[in-house]
Amino acid sequence: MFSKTCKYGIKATLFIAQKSQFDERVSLKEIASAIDSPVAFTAKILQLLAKENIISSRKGPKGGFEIDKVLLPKITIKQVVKAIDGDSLFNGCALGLYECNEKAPCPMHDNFVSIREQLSETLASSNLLEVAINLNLGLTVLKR
Amino acid sequence: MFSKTCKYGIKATLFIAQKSQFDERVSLKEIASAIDSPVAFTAKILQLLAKENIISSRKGPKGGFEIDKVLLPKITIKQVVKAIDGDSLFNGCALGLYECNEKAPCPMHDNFVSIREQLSETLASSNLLEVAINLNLGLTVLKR
DNA sequence: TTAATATCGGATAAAATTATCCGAAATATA
DNA sequence: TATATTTCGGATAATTTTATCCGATATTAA
Ligand code: SF4
Ligand code: SF4
Repeated sequence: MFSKTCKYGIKATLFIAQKSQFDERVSLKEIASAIDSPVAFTAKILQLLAKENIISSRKGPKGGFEIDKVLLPKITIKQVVKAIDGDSLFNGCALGLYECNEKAPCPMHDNFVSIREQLSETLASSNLLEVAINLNLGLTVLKR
Repeated sequence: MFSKTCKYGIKATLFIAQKSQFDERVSLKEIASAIDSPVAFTAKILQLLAKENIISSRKGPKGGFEIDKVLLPKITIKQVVKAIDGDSLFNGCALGLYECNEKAPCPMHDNFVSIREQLSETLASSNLLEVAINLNLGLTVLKR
């Protein structure tokens, strides 16, 4: 469903969100350790997310990553997914066919449309604050 | 959603199904040409599908691939997907988290469960005959 | 101003996926 | 039986994805 890169991205974002609730900035090392991901690869992902203005970064001592507390309830999981995996998950024929006849779609078409709408809606209506709060209950879920 | 390999596999299977309706056996070349896929790579996929008893193959002149006409309404798209991509699409946390707390799931959990059930159900209730018949209306869909 | 810290950004490398090549094996038919 | 045809199966190659390395840049604090 989502690429490995995207899953790291989601987990990292959720971890940062958790800390940002309490105005704590976290370093690359802390993040990678918390979500059990390769440090340097995680750095690339965080860089991308920072460029997309989903997280903000700061160099130097006491630096690290954070998310503006005010934005926590405004940033959705869908934004993270789109930033990393693009929106190919939501476009085109799920079966990989071409130029399907809209007037005589295959028996699965309507179901696929509905499934993707649900997925899109689920991701779009889940903000970082809401998800992070619920994950507080069991922090270990981010780690293997 | 599905790997490239899996999409080739689905398209190839549907093309064979279309021909098998009329007891026509098709060759590797015909298939690859019809679905616009790399010949040798398609051969590997067909080999796998044959091993999984989804299609049957025959060597030599007049050889090729076919599907027992009687089985056309019994073979589902889900069987094809599982043969090629396995069932990772249906298992584990969609976000890639670990050991989620079943009693206090994240806000997306129930939605993900529902989405995957729908997907699974859609694929499992679509048989080759039904889909192939509908695709007869616009054969070009298999090709770019 | 200097030194220490932490992300940035470009170059590589490893691993997984996708794609190609070619001889072997099986089959039809002449 | 001999030959042409077609899939099988193993080795190899190209591409994409995932992962690592390291010097440059920015920031903090002494
Ligand atoms: S009708 Fe079926 S094959 Fe065509 S785009 Fe929709 S899902 Fe794909
Ligand atoms: S609760 Fe959320 S995070 Fe946990 S398994 Fe379900 S979807 Fe994944």
